[in-house]
Amino acid sequence: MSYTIAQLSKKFDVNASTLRYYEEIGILSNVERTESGHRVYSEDHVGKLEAINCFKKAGMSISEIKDFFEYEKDEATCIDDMMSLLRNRSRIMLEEFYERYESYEHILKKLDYYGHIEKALKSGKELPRWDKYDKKDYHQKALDDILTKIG
Amino acid sequence: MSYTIAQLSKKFDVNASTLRYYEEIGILSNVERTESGHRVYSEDHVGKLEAINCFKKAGMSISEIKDFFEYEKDEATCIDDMMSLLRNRSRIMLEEFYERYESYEHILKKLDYYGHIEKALKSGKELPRWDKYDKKDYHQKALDDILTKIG
DNA sequence: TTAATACTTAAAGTACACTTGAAGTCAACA
DNA sequence: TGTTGACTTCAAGTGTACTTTAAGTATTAA
Repeated sequence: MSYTIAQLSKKFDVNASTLRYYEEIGILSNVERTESGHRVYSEDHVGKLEAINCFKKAGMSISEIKDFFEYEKDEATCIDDMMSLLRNRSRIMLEEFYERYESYEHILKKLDYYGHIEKALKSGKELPRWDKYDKKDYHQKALDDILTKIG
Repeated sequence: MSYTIAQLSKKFDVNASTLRYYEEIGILSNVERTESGHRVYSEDHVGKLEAINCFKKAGMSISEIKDFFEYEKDEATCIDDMMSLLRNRSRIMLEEFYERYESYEHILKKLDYYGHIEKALKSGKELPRWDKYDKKDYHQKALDDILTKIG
């Protein structure tokens, strides 16, 4: 199956100019042309764009994604670079999971607190104090939320 | 306790100009001055910076962080906006946890695959095929890694 | 055939979150 | 008292990842 730039941009919900940009910077290469010069994409490009999306969600910059694809072209000589790129990325991802998890706990705490503020405002009762919520445990709730989503 | 701009920038490992920038855009306000015009920060500013760091890790933009602090100034009239900001943020965070988790699975798969490529290259054995790894389950390994880090 | 729509390149523009530079004032110490 | 380093403002510059514009060519439906 082959695709026009409009079809591929629709499939991946990106601007056509983004696909041209990816080609220009070298992360989406070997794009065929019709006689009149219009781009023709293949299933290989679909696979490449899926990988690009995955890497972007993994927090990789365009230049890191480019490096990965460069290493891939010559596995034999670049295997060490490839492994260190991947190990480094998985380490960073786990660190960020932890940081985001901690932030999520804080957001849950704020949601709990302002939920009670909301109720108190409506009922005219005394507003709860922020430090009262310091003693509560949002760790388990956060974990449950994430496991419900992931597990 | 009070802080000079150098002390606070060291404490939070940010550029002093970042603290001036935060003040300029209104997310780090009410900064006192010495007679000669030098900034003097208080414990309140330490708390505010901790919140800013938390919100940034939660994926909030500067303008969303600014909105939060604005709502906080007048809880009674902004409670609905506050609640919807927090609910929206927790929803986005859970979605992103899931997306990043999926990307992490892919990174693990690539690490596994290229680890075997590395071995095969050293031993001169036949290179394993990528699609062989499609059948493997990286879900449990990814979950274990994350739970070891978070749980 | 004509009009609308889709494509092309090259260059300039945008948004975000800072960061740097220039020019000057202030503080601390030998 | 001089000089070194920290601070000030205001403006301009940076890096990342696109996005838009302009001017022109190609394709498609009526």
